[in-house]
Amino acid sequence: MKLITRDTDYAIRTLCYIAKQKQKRFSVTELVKVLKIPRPFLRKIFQRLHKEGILEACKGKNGGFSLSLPAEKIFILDLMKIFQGEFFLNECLLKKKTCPNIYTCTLKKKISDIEKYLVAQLKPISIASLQIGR
Amino acid sequence: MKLITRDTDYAIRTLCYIAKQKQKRFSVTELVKVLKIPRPFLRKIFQRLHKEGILEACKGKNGGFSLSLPAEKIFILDLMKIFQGEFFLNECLLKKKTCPNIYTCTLKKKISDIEKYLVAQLKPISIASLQIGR
DNA sequence: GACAAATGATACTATTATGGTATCCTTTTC
DNA sequence: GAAAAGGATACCATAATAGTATCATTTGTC
Repeated sequence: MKLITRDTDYAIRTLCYIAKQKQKRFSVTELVKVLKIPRPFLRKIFQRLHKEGILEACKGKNGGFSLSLPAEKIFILDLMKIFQGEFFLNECLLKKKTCPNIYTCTLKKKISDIEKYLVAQLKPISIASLQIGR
Repeated sequence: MKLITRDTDYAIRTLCYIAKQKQKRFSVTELVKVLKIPRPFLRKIFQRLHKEGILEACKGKNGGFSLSLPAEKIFILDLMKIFQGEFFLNECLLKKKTCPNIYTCTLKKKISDIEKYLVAQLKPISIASLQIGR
């Protein structure tokens, strides 16, 4: 089971890289060389991050992307939300109104608790916080 | 993200049901009627549970399945292992020896910790423990 | 012994999510 | 006006998930 999918992972890595540099604006072409990510895929990811207000975009020659927010305010939970949807471990109640799963509702409760813990753990992690220790 | 897939879920539900009854042996046909699970799918699931030593099987007329173990000793983590493989949240190190993901190793560490917590939480949950409170 | 009702083995199929590619258009700078 | 950027959008490949289908074998009952 993957907690973090490839697109989220690429996003995190790339944003971390940008945050670390002095240079502000980067073209996808530049980033792809350094980070070994398939170019069309990173383009797609960046277009999404732009739409979601995480990145600022400049079109035209010498254009590129820069962070819209300080690295302290970009949280990986937000990135996960963007690429993976709202985070939850439990699918039970979303599908049917009456859960046929009486026997395992104890379990569902447990899973909810785990989910809350997990979100609480992930919540404070920002792009900036991942820089520490390098 | 699903912590528990459909087959694991069906297995849990069915084993809980069996554990609750006085009757010991159940045919798939019987169970399917009560639990509204697609018959061929439950058959597949039960064949697997038999192979894995969770269920005892009797062929022939009036045959069926019964628990090989007391409900206290059937743990959902084992069922998850059977249908979903070994539990982990992190895929990083499994693929390549040198992780290109220097920036996010802090994150990988966090995820490992979460994984440990999660396993610790799930570990004590048995089929018997899910009966409580009914 | 024949038949029915059960599991055993195994192969196939459908749907969805993931991880990408490809193409054409528009904008900007030189 | 050409080159180099992003914008929009549609397409494709693979794998996982969720099931179906079929034939063979076993066993109890008449």
